[in-house]
Amino acid sequence: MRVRFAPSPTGHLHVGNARTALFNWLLARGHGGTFILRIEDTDIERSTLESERGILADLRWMGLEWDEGPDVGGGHGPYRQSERLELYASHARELIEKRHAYYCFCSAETLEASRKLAMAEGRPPMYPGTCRELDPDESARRVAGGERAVVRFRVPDTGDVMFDDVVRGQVTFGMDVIGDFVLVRSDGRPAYNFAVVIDDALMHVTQVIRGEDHISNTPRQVLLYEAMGMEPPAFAHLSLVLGPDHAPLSKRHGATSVAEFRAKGYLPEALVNYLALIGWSPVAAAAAADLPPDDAGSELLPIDEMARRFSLDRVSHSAGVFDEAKLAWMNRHYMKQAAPERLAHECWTWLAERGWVTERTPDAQQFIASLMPIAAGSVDRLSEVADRVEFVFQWDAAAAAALVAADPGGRRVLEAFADEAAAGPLLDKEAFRAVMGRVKDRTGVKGKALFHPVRVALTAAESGPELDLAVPAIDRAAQLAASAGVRRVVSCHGRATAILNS
RNA sequence: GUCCCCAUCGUCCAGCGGUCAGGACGCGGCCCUUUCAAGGCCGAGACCCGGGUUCGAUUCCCGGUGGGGACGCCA
Repeated sequence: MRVRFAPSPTGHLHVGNARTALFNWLLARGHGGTFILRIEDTDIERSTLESERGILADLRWMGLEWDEGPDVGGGHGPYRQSERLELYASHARELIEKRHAYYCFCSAETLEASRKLAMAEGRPPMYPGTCRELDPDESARRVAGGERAVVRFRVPDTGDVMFDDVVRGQVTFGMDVIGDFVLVRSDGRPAYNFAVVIDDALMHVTQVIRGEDHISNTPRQVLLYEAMGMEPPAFAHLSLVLGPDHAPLSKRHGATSVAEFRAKGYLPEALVNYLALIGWSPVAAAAAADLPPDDAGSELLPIDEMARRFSLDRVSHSAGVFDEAKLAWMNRHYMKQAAPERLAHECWTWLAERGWVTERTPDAQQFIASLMPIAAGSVDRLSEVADRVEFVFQWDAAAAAALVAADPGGRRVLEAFADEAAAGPLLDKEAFRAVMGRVKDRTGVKGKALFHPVRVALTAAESGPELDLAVPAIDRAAQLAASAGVRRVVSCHGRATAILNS
């Protein structure tokens, strides 16, 4: 089995394309096949080497290594279409000789006009066939004389083209809706439909897995295979990835590229796992494979396990909406799984942005890693870790106290806390818990509103005389906490959160 | 306009003639909790419409509607 992912380097790797790459990779890895990366850079106006590098980097970040490709080589290269021009030219010559293709001298303006007319008359806007019956020798002379021409494929006049789509079943197109399409542009570069066929054939690709937007190109390609006397590969068309409004996912929906999701702080395994779930169900695949039910029930799967379970006939027919909330949930899961050292590494840039860390010394890395358990698993993304650990680096006790002082509920909690705490020593966790329980009962306040004021008071206790407390309740609670010995256990970088916990 | 594809909770998937239509995310509630989260439990929430076929359709067929894609010297 040989599959390929063939992006054109005209921008960032879109998550929809990343999903296509992933499905190809999963199929290859699950079946001991070969995964090929081919760069479709025949559009010289838009292709850039920078995009190519970005796409390669994004694929590697996702963990999708390829066996053959522009940078790693392979036995069926080159792997950039711009380096295969001679191959296309020779096949084009052959098709012209066999009368499967012909030169067309029509101008872009003429063609545009006929397209418009066809639309207006309710006909499929396709090539009218103007140059179809030109004398081949005459055409050859005109081309030799320097006249600009494209090479068009001669589509049969009647009949149907059909192919068995692995995910959709049999698809049929009537010849009458397929116009004679361009194989070679007037500047000699191959057009998409021609280049893919030559490449897939020469690279011995056995299954072509690509986006649904290519489904109507497929009959043209099948025709080309037939004309060249070659066996077409199996085709599988994946439905598209949509935005929340059911329009194809685009910039106006927010992040769309792998690079953007990476920059937002998503872990690669989360993105990969999530993407696989749009249009594919590991649960059912597992059932089919007779796996233990509890194991089979989870959507959370490492990439290798997905590869093991992946199969094309379980791929959904309908388009899927990209749901960032679910991605975030998965990311949380993988952040909890990740080693603190790795998280520290991944979060570094965000912490550095705030000036909290500079050099990656072993000590600094170890310290940051020690902070990770506080944050990981309670935030959606790596970029949010900084906010989570902010108190370690900057905690304004006075500002916090002022905020609590302004809140009637907070003051009630502190009054109650001061009363209750005065009843006995507050030296251990159990005693503290008991006091907090009574405060909760007395005030009816719970959750964050209950603990935050107390936390502030404890911080005040730690801060000592340099914090001037204008609010009696806070002051009293703080003094009480200090005298009760709480201060002793208010330690570590955890100023507040880890109180009594350390 | 023409052709092609698609259609189960808000979203992603299960279902492949008889199910109390299942799970996950999200949402609501409760519990737990020394913040926020996380976690646990509970709950609300769907078969696009109309015809067939059948003893019986979410499931099969046809039509409609809706959504998407394609009709380039872009891929």
